[in-house]
Amino acid sequence: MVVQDIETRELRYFVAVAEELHFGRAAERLGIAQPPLSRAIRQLEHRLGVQLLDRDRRGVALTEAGKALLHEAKTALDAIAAATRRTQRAAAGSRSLVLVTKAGATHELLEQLLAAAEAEPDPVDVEVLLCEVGEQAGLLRDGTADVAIMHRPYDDLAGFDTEDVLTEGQVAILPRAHPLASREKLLLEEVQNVPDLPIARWPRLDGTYPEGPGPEVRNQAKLAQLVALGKTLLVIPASSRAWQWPRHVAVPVIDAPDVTTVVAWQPSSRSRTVASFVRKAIEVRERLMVSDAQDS
Amino acid sequence: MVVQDIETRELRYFVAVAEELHFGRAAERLGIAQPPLSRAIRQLEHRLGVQLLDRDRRGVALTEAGKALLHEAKTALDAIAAATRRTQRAAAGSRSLVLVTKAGATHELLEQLLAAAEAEPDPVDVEVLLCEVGEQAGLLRDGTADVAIMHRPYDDLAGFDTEDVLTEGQVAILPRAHPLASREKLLLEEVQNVPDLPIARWPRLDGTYPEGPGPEVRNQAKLAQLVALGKTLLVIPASSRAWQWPRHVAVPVIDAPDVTTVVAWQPSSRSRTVASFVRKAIEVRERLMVSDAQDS
DNA sequence: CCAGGCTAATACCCCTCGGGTATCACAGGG
DNA sequence: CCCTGTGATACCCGAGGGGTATTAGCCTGG
Repeated sequence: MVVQDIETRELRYFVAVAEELHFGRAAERLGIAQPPLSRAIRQLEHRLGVQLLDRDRRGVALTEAGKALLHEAKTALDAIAAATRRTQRAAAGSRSLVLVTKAGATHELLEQLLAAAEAEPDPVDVEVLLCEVGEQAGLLRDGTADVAIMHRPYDDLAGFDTEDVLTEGQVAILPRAHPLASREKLLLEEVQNVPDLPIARWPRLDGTYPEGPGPEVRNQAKLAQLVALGKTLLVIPASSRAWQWPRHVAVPVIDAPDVTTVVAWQPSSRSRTVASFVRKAIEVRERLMVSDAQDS
Repeated sequence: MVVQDIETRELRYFVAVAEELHFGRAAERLGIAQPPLSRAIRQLEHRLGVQLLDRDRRGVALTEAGKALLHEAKTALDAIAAATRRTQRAAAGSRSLVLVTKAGATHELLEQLLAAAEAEPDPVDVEVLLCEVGEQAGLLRDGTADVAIMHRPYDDLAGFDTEDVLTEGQVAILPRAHPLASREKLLLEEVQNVPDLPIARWPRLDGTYPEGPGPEVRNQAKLAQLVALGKTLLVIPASSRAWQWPRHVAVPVIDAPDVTTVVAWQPSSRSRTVASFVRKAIEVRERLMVSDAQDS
């Protein structure tokens, strides 16, 4: 069977249908009419020799193969988007770099990295892109960003090359007046079930929220507000104290897993600019380790 | 600028031209005529707003942006090929797995892995694919294979998830009658410049060979023949002795870098089959480590 | 139990655009 | 100076992608 390549148009169409599970809505989202979409998907199925959708007269469901394709198609489309972005960037010839990080996190470290990049004899122009939690991977994959600052073990680093920059313990952020605020140190267990300060719930990859008493949050700004209002409790890497609020206290949570801040990039990247930025990041790490040693 | 996605057809066309650096030959390779190809590339350049090729009246050269796109396009096309392959595999519903490894390498280890996979209550049907050195990464990326057995530091593991299975020293393979064959151990330096047994040269990624006195080899079979004829000298992981020949001797090269055999897979893989195979591989590693400890 | 409203599939038409042939424009080399 | 080999143009054709109108099932509600 000579399977000629799938066209990206077909992948876009399939992704739309697979995500909407509804031909009409998918067609609307794609800006085309429903019948051509139905036809395109049928053709795709026929070409692959695989049934992708179970069409119940009332709606549509993905088969196992369909689930597989949905996943593969997304990464393929990301790769294509990355191709255009990187090509255009290369054409601009810029010694410039897009760095993506979570809004609000890693303030001091970021400053140091940027300063180091500035200090180069041939300075790299670093554009900083702030995004919601969990979006970094996608932006890196689709070429919007060249490097990301991410956190192990929280972020999904699969498929990226990474370089550790900083490992640190975590602290709980509490209202100054809270009973736990006077403690020297805390345990995870103590922090997890504070009745009046339930831990906030972040959305999963599919957008739904886990069960629990805590408020639902989607970004750091909302979270910061909730913390400031004394509505929730927060366990974050020690260095993120940078966005602390005067009315709150940071108490080390000694058995919380260490968080490692890493710079991540696409392994397929051949950009010299990325390479030199990573080298700078390693220098910053060395510097941090030295000053750590002096502290203790 | 609303840049609609590039179609895979355009990527294929561009890759052909970029690799051939000649519109006529590229068109022939694609099975189309030259004029439509010229037009397609022009459209692509226009759409991206980027000049990809420098057309000299006598031939074609890649611009910087063109080089970038060539690289990106290849990975994107691999991703698309992977999408169809994995979808079809998923549709077949098979608890089967394609494992790719270099012909001739890792004989014993592979046997153990396969035996372990067989021994499962719900056995995984592992299809073994043997390929030339350096091809594994591509086959893994384009979805032909699900897992690969590769060797650090020799193979390019960028972009894959890996699990170490076995670390070992390297030995030199010598004709029994050779002066060095009687030695207890050797140093890299001694091995590197043996006038009558120059080390074989492998092709680089672009297909050219490095300079040197040794014979050019492209695959293990050819190499095996050369070794058997006493034409070249070989430094390989100790366990690869499995393909030793009676007339040859293996002498440890004590300062050669350790070689680690790893199983590698696409981090985007969500296949339960791959996951369970990797788990099996880890079990095999444990077993090997125990028997190592008993040996010493 | 039937009507009405969803859904995806079919039928059919249009016209864009991908591909083919013929030819041109131009640089180098004999 | 002409010939050769290169990519670009001009022009035509037809497949196929997209639109509208309609149909065919299935579920729900009265």
